[in-house]
Amino acid sequence: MSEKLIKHFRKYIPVDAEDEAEMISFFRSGTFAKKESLVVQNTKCRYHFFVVKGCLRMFYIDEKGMEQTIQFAIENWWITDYLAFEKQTVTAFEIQAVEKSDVVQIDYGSQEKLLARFPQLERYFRLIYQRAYAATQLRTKYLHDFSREQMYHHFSESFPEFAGRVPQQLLASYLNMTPEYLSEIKKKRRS
Amino acid sequence: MSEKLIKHFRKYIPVDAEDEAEMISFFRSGTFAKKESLVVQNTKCRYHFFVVKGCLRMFYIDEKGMEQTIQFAIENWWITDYLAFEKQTVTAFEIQAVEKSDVVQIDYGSQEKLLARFPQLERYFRLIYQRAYAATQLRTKYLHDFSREQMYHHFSESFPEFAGRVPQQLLASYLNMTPEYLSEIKKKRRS
DNA sequence: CGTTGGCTTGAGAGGGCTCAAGGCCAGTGG
DNA sequence: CCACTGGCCTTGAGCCCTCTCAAGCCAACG
Repeated sequence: MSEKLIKHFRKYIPVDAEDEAEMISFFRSGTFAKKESLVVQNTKCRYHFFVVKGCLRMFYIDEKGMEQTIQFAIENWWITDYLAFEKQTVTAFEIQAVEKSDVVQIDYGSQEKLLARFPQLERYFRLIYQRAYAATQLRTKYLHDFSREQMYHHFSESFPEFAGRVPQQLLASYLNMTPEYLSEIKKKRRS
Repeated sequence: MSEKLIKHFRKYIPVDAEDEAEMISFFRSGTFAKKESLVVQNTKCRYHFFVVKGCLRMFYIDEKGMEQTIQFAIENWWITDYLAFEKQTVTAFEIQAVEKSDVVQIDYGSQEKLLARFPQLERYFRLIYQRAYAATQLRTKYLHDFSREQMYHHFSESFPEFAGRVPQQLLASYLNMTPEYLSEIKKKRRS
């Protein structure tokens, strides 16, 4: 499944065919079952994950014991706790598969070596992070502009297949509202 | 003032002394007065800004005519509307000086040329964006965890000098609350 | 020394939460 | 293939956090 990753590299930078195998050797592929954890809260954050197929989510458990989802990652997205990954410290988050997911992962040391060996990948990651950061700027604007109700409608209209794919509970948590309230919102529109 | 920028580069990557002058030639330095706009809403987003001294803010005007601040940038931070900058399109945001500020700026084309000429800067920006993105992940967690009131206390305890430096109105907008409510929160703690 | 912008106060309203219960599947074991 | 069970979604009542609107106040600035 690493070929999907190389394909993704090529959307942003040129990659020599002869380098492919060596690049891939830095990564490990794996499949995770629904609800399986890739990173456990309060443990060292070793890996950076690229989703080939499926869907991951990042969440934490708050003081009331509730899971708070702060991010999803679907096909062609990278995910990790970047603060903990960069510093190689304990993470405040848990990363779990929402559905059966194919993933390519790399540990911190290997990523550093990969970037030293193939400096053109610095550009790839620079562009990936730039895009991710740009997305959060827009999201921040929405958080100011929209009520929770508008957030839900905006989200489900922007990503209709995705809204149907994840359990409502997780979506509610991602949108920072209770499942009860989400239910109420959906009901309103129905009538 | 560009030497401050080079100094910042050196926190992340090595820079040959002989390259300094050429690097600097890609940038333009400028000083902006309090409330002066660096980028105007609904115009093309040409520049990427590095704050040498002072403080900038990014905001937009909502349908009620209110300014909604979504980001501040102080010394050693980069700022722009990354979505609009990358695509060189019209921006939904305005960037303005909160106080008299010294800024180094670069337009999109020059930045591309700079990165082509000095590919090691890809690493610099990769690290900058990674750090910025990591910060937004943490911020997202706080948005789930904290009430507006807790957000204010957390912010003013984390950045005490900054909280005193910007007008309360802007801080309230950044924390996504009304100035009236911020006032009430502060009063509560006083008593 | 008058105006203006920013901070404060207070009353009333509403968005969104909590808690508790009820209903609807989907998966599991017999 | 059917009954059972557990998870998830829905409903409703009551409440609190935060907003809106409308004054009043204070300090800065011309």
